[in-house]
Amino acid sequence: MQQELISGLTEPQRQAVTHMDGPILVLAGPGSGKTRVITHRVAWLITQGISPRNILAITFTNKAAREMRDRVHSLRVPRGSTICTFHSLAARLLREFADHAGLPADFSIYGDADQRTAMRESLKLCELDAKNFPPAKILTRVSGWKNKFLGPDQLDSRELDYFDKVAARLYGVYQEYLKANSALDFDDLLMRLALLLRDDPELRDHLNDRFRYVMVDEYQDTNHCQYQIARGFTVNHSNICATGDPDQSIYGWRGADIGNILAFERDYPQAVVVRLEENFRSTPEVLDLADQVIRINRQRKEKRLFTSKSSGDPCELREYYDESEEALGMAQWIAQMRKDGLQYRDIAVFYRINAMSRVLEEALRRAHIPYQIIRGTEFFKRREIRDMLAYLRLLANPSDQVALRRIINQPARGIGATTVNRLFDHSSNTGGDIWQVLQSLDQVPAINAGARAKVKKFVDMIMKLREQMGSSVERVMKLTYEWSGLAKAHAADESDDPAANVDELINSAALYDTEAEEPLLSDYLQQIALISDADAYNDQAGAVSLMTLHAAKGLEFPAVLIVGLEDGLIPHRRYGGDESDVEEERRLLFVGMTRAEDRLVLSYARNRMVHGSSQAGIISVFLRDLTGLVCNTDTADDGFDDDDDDDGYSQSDHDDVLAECAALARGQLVRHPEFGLGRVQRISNLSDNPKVVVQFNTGACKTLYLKYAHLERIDSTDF
DNA sequence: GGACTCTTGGTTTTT
DNA sequence: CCAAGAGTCC
Repeated sequence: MQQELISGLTEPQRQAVTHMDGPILVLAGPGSGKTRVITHRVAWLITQGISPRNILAITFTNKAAREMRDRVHSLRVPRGSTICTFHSLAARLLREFADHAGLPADFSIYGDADQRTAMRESLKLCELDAKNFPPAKILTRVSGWKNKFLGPDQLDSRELDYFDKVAARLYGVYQEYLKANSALDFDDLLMRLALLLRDDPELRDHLNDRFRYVMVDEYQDTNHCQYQIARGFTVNHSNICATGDPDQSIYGWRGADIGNILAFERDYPQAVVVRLEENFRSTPEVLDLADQVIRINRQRKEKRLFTSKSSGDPCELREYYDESEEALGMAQWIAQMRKDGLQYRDIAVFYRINAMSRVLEEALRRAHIPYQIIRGTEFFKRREIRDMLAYLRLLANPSDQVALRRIINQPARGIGATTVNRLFDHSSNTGGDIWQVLQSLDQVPAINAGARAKVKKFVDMIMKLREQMGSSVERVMKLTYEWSGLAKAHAADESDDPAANVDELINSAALYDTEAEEPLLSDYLQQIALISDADAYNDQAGAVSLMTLHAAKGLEFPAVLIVGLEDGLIPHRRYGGDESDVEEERRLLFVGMTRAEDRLVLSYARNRMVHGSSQAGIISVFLRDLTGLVCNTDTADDGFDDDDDDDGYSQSDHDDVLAECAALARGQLVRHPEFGLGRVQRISNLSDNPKVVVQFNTGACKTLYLKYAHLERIDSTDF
């Protein structure tokens, strides 16, 4: 068994797997088998007689955790080790030790949308305008403070500018609001656990004793809280194995500190450092190109990536006229990959921002190419799903006002804004819990008899549901759907079938019931709250995968296309323009490129729609002066329908076209045999099969291939 | 009190 | 161009 575990590993991998006590840093390049090292290490420790209960592996996403658990299980060692993310670990421990932390055990977890609602409410309480103080921006500040363990009253107002002073005030109100709701946001989860480890030595010792071997993956992306948590877990034994790659640190913007990994050896002077530099994933061509991109960076530990994989196709760069042609080009490229023998699941397309997925999606649909967009949280943003979850949250945590506000009149049951406000006003005036107010409506004089009856009915319904909470999550959910009236409301809605989505949610609950050791509504909700985009990736689906560069981390595909390599997109335009920010963008591209096993294609468009209007773009600075990149400035021209005119183009007399093109300038008056007089707006794609955009007098604006548009040039002297 | 239209404003990236 | 919030009409 032990032999099996280490046979087939390279020497450095074996070293990392079998190292027993003391700190160890695994500096792992992309595709170097890092995941394998961790899974084998977990299994190895178990074969060395360590109880699985004493092993903790912390991953970056739930998906990574799930995969890792599966792989460890497949190594046929006893189960029971803890493999999860920082956030779910924190949530679990804070529930388990709620009394230590001074928390109710049934707290809600507020994600994105809930945080914004809570901040919006806080703004109202302070009588501030959301326009001057955008909730999202305030929340970013708050997040930064929490990451530094700074509470609202620990901020020195003398050091804050006006905006931050207001933000600091809102921070306090926001925290009060969360507290009244028995809710924690993402940052609270980490901060509370970190503080607990710092301030509760007894509990810290207990946890050090429980988790005697700790592994932290993606250490380069830990923020200060996560760093402190990792330290707190290992103060007594220093059995920490951190793995990561400074070149793949891409979350600086949300507090990740690349310094944590760079300073590991200083924090743990006895640390053994293992370097995994052999790449088992990519061809030399891909690796070489990626290295050309990353080696410009200054804040890094130099690595020599190498591979023994044999030479493959050169990497390719494609230029397109605009984003729809780029999308068309993508579809054609995928078709070509299929002809070359790849499956759809072998192919991935990456982009910098989510907004770019729309055009791509459309092109794939038209070309009948199956695809999956990796946006795990999208499903949970749907109105009907959020409504359902709000009901469940209210069942689990009666103090959850955000949930209550959402569904007290959803579906409409005659409880309007006025009534709701009166109820909440009464609750804040008397300082009582909102749910207590609802249960003793007679105490609220401002509510009239009609409203009272309606609210009473609602409260009774919730109480009846609460009685059912002992049964499976699936059953609670089904009952909620019926009794709340949502099912009835959805049945009438034939437009976008919300009932089907709720069915899907119910299925997920059923799956949870069967998989969880001890199904619990609050635990189910916690899982949902901590779900991430990357979690949606299904490697079994026979579909092309579309995702952001960030979501691509940790994955690999035989063929990869990265689109939108334009200045302003990669690197993304942003205020400041700090040197380190640009380096992070470079790392992001590096991460994307190194996902590719055999084929890597990069593309950019010279025009792109932004806010509904077309803007000119130029190639990314990151791609200038690269060697070994084959440039191909073909636009999409055949294979699929390009909405108008695309027949009969012959490859000959190319030069004539070019000459003709040169004679045309922007603003040139032309005559078209069919459309009449018009003016040239744009000429594109000079190198091959040029196109012109002509604004005709009829009002129509057409994009025409110069080759067969038969435009007649008209000089003003003709008039 | 509730549903609908209109305007506004906003774009990285996410646990 | 799209989503969310706010005003407006019934």
